[in-house]
Amino acid sequence: MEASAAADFFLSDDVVALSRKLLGYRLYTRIDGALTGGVITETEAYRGPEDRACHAYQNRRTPRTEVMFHKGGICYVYVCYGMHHLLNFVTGGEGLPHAILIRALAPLVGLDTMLARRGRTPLMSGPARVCQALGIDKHLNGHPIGSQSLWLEAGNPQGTIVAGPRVGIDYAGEDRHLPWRFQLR
DNA sequence: CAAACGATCGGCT
DNA sequence: GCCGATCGTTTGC
Repeated sequence: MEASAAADFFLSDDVVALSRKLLGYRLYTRIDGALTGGVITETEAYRGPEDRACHAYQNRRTPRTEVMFHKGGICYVYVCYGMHHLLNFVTGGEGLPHAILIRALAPLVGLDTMLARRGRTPLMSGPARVCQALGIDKHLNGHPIGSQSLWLEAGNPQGTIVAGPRVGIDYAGEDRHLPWRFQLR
């Protein structure tokens, strides 16, 4: 997916629908010359101002959340628990801080590279594992989706889509029950 | 400046 | 199922 196409796709203000639609897409990176990629099999939607689980809840704007307020079609990468990188796709128009967390991929290419980066534990099931396998870190924060380093290809999801509550957001009050986690099974 | 807190993972019981 | 690792980010004094 080219940058312009990615921009159109991610410009919708319905981040929940987009999270579901993203399942089955293929995500690739070429980092340090190594091609890696897989099919997106799990996502979560974070719906900006009104979502207590979202970093940009109530339009909270900090150096970290700044890129979430940019126009959709770029990456939001941040560090979690001091040691893990997590990848999101920013969606929505300028000023609307929505994002989609990429939680899991099914491996496609670059198995050797991903194994070398990850060791032999599960390759890409878990948002930090996805980033480690694909070589993603903060240097891709704010980076366009659709570049030499990171791009998408459209694909149709195979299997059934299961929706459920999001992971690790018990602090979000009632919003923790929202079924905004989508998995391909 | 100090302190608390994670959109997690891996190891162990 | 539980627990510790580990540090960037945020907030409060």
